[in-house]
Amino acid sequence: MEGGHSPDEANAPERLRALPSRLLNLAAGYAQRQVGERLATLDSRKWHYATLAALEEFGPDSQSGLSDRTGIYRSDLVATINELTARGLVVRAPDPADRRRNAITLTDEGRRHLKHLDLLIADAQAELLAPLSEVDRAELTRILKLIVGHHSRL
Amino acid sequence: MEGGHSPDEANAPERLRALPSRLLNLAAGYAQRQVGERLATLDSRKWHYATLAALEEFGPDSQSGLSDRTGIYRSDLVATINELTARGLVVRAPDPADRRRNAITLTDEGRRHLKHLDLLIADAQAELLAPLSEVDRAELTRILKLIVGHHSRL
DNA sequence: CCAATCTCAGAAGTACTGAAATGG
DNA sequence: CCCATTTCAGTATTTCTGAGATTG
Repeated sequence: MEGGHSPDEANAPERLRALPSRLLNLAAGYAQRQVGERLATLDSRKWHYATLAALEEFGPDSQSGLSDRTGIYRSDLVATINELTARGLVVRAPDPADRRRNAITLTDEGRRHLKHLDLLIADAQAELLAPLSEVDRAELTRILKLIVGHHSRL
Repeated sequence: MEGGHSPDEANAPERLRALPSRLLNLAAGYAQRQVGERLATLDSRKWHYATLAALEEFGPDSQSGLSDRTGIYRSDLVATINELTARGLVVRAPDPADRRRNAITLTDEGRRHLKHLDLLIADAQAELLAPLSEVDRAELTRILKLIVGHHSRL
C-alpha cells in the first residue's frame, strides 16, 4: 500500500489500484517527498516547521505544550529544540514559574526563518496539487478533514 | 505533517490545520494503522497482501516482476517470499526457461489466505471511510488517483 | 509520596544502498 | 564481457518505549 521504488501504477494489481488506504499512502509519500526535499534546501525538517509555526501562533511554550500542538513525541522534541537553538532560531530557558519546564521562545531570526519555510511549503503544496482544479483542491481538503477529525478524537 | 502521538487537532497551529500535505499524512497514518492492525490478526502485513494479490491476478511471476507490480524493493522481496513460503502460501522454484529467475506460484492455501485478507482489508477501508458519504468516498478516490497518476509518471 | 517535565538510551519497523553470486 | 536476477549485509530515518533526574 505504499510506494516501494517504482510503483508503475499501470502494472499494479486491480485490487490495489483503487484501494483508498493505498492511494492515501502513495499520495502522502509524494507529499512528504515534496515537502521534505524543499525544507532540506534550508537544512530544515517538518518538525522544525511545525515547532516554529506553533511558537509564532501561540507564543512561548513548554516542550510538553509544543508536543501537544505539533504531535512530536516529548522525547524527540529534545533533539528538535537542540537543533533550533543551535541555529539561534529559538531560545530555551528554565521557566521561572515552574522550573520543571523549559520556556521555548521564538527569536527574530526564527521568525525570519519561518517566513522562508512558509514559501517552501507553499511551493510543495502547489506541486503536489498541480493536477487538481481549484474545486478539487477544496474538495480534497474538506474530505481529508472529515477523516482526520473523525479518527483523531477516538 | 504527521501524527506523533496525540495530535490533538484542536490545538494544532492554524498554519498546519488545513495543509494538504499534513492532512494526507495524517489520514495515511490512520489508514496504515487500520490496515496494519487487522492484517496482524492473521500474522500478515501489507506486502504479503500485495504479493498474494499480484500472484492471483497475473499468475506465477519472478521476484523482479513482483517487485514492479507491488512496489516492494527486490532486496526486501526476498524476506517477504521467505515468509510466504514458510507458511505454504506460495512456492518458490527456479524458472526452467531462465534459471536466473525464481518462479513464484500461489498455492491453494495462499488463495484461501488471500480471501481472508480481502475481508480484513475491506473492514479497514470501511472503518477508515466511516465519516464519509458514498459520494465523498468516490470523490476522494477520484482525486487521489489524479494525484497518484500525476506523480507516478514523472 | 505522588505527579509532571525533561532528557537520554535504545528498540522496532521501514525504506533504501551496494556488492557478491549465479546464470544468460 | 556485459547484463539481469536473486540474495545478503548493512545504512539511514523515524516512530515509539522506558527509565532516570529534577522539581512541584
